[in-house]
Amino acid sequence: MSKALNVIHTLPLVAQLRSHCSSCNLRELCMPVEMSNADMQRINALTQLKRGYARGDYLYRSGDPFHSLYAIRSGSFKTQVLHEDGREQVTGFQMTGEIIGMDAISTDVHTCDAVAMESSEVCALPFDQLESMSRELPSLQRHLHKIMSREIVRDQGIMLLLGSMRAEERLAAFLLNFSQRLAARGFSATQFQLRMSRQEIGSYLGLKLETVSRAFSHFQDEGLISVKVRAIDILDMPRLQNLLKSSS
Amino acid sequence: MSKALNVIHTLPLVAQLRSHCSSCNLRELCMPVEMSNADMQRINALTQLKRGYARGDYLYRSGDPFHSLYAIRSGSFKTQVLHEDGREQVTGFQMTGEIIGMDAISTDVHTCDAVAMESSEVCALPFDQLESMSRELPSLQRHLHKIMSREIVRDQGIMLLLGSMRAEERLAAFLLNFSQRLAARGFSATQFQLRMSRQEIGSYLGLKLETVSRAFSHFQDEGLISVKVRAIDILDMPRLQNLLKSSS
DNA sequence: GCGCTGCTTTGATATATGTCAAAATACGCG
DNA sequence: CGCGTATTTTGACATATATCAAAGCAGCGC
Repeated sequence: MSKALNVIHTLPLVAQLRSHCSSCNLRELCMPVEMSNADMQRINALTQLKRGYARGDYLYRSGDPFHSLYAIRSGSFKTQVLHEDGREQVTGFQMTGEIIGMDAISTDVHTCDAVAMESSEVCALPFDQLESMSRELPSLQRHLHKIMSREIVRDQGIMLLLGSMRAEERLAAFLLNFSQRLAARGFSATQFQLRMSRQEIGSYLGLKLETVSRAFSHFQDEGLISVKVRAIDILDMPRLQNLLKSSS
Repeated sequence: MSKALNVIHTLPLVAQLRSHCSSCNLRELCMPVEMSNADMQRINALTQLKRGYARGDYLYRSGDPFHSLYAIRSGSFKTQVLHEDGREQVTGFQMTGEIIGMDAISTDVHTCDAVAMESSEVCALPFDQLESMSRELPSLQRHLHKIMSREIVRDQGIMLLLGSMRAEERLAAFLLNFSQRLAARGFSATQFQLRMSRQEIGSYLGLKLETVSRAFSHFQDEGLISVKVRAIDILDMPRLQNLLKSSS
């Protein structure tokens, strides 16, 4: 029961994700496989509302009324909470197959912003329909609950990171989590392109951008990774993982 | 839309809580009021499983199999995540009327420990029964979703706190949140007894116990609060709130 | 292809918080 | 009630990270 590793292993929101999501189809995206085709079709009817976003576009903003959850079909988003004084706290980076918007269920108002980090597509899942269908389809109901619970576990992992890890441990956790989620989608676990700035990574990890940059440089000096600005190559995965396990 | 204040305002897990919870009755505890008595009785049937815990007892541990959510009937608990190296991260302090255990839904295994902070009673709510009943009672279903979402929003608030607040801002947020939740339960918002050690507060806030102690002392020197070890008296609520709003 | 503009890196220095240690205080148990 | 143990407070000092500043790069539009 490695708890530090939990930061990594619990983050993928949609574990059952198939590697390719070529159609706007919830079976592909995030739904349980053990479901009849008839039921599946009903669920797919939900997914008609497909929308595209360009880099920097808001999917929703804090204060917006709540109607739908969103399944990310392609691309990626960040979610952030804004202070009144302008400081931002990034609460997550979401990628294809993940579901966002669950914060808004509690008050029927979104409590954070979701911003596209590149050209992206989502399926809007009207929540009242999701609720009424999940009354009839226990496996959908169960899945919905699991997705919400997974978000709670993910958040616990981030609290652990923010509350008790040092800068380089945080960055290692971030990189390993990113790597693992890419691998789950069929991409390389060792070579990838970050879509977020040092500043955004810093906000997510509770660090200043200079600290993030220095930690990247240090990892490179140590031969753990190769960094060319946003192009990352993980050279020594085991040693990177060790940074987390045996934290001083 | 004050975001720093969100840390305070969104934390009470069960906003509809009535001030006194004298019987093991979910209507009192956390359920929506607009429900027929017949339905209410069915829900109450769930709540037969009442159990008592002494200070230090575990309600569940990380790794335990999942059966039930728990409604806290009296007393209070902390939830914590343990690192393999022995460090602990407290993820929350829960009081009467709050529901815990939702982390376990995602994998059917608990991912944190819940420990009683004083003599406490809980009602176990078997989750499969909760699910099947919420298929028949839309208002129960809606309520369950709201409770899970509220936990997600609470966690976002803690991320904000851990990621971008300084030590005294964190302690102010903690005290104000505690005060508000006590007030919602009919207790004094200004005078109360903390049930947790400096070390536990520190773990929750991502600080060392000495830092917590110094922040308490400093607040006292400033005339914001009076501190007699665990007995707190908030003397200047507005100025304490200001610490949060106008963070440097 | 050149120049802007914004992002990233790196250095020098400041500061908040952590660490270590000891004394003071509170608390539980016999 | 008093002793022993755990918690809290406080001090002196160490250090990780933030801050401020400048230079180097990268990407984009013209």
